[in-house]
Amino acid sequence: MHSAAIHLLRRLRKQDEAIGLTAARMSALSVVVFGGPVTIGRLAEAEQVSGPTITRLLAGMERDGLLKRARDAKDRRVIWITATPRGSRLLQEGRRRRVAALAGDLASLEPAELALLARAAELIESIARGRP
Amino acid sequence: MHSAAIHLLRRLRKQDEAIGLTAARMSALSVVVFGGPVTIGRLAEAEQVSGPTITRLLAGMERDGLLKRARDAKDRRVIWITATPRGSRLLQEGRRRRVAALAGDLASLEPAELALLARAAELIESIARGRP
DNA sequence: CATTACACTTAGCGTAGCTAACTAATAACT
DNA sequence: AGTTATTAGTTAGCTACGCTAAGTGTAATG
Repeated sequence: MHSAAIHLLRRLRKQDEAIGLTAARMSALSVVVFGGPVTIGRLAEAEQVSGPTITRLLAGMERDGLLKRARDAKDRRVIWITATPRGSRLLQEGRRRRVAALAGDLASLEPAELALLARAAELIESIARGRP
Repeated sequence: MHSAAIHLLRRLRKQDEAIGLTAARMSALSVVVFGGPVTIGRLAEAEQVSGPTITRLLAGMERDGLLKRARDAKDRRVIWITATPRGSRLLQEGRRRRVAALAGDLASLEPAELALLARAAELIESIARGRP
């Protein structure tokens, strides 16, 4: 499973880079886009990454206009992250490209196999989070 | 699936580092240990990585005594990589630690779910290789 | 022989992960 | 009120892993 995960990511990396989205950015961006506004700390948790790492990631993405910050009005220590339209669009574009890249491969799968993969992704996700 | 792969790797990274094996090293080492002696070029292919990347990886692992090189007698351009006893032992130890780390999580899965994950790993692996 | 092809290495760059140490704002305790 | 502790994020500095371009040495080929 571990080996499969590594090899899958190495393959997808090439597609991501074509539009300037690395794997780490793609993952973080999807949390912001689909999970609504998030604080930086929560995002680090969701991504299972240290504070400094998420800071650098966000800095680059903000510089590239993918998201923006907003201080919380009540607690001025916290910062809320939201995706810009450009960020949302780029994420969708990235997903589209992946699908296109894998389309030929996935087309050769049977519906039952696709369902199996979807179910496996959920299981893996829950394992990665420590199955609370 | 992509997101799940990233999160799984980030979680396992911590276990690997506890014994000084990164994900990339673990993956390459397993090819060498289970796939017998391999040439450097074949290893780069198996790992879907560029030449320089595999060279640097091997350099570090050789320095740490995990594997050794041997020039081919007939074609002196090629180098055969084999794992040292220490390398083999460390890989096994790494796998053991992973299992231990996930044991609690996996224990809560049903046999059918485990089978599903095993099947999914095969599918993902074949997709990552481009389903020839 | 000279050239071309092949296997691997070196050099140099960018991204992503970390810990330790810092700033700034809020909360908590005399 | 005034000090102290806690919390949110950032800065500094390190390691590892991915790449391309260019270099070295060996083998194959005209």
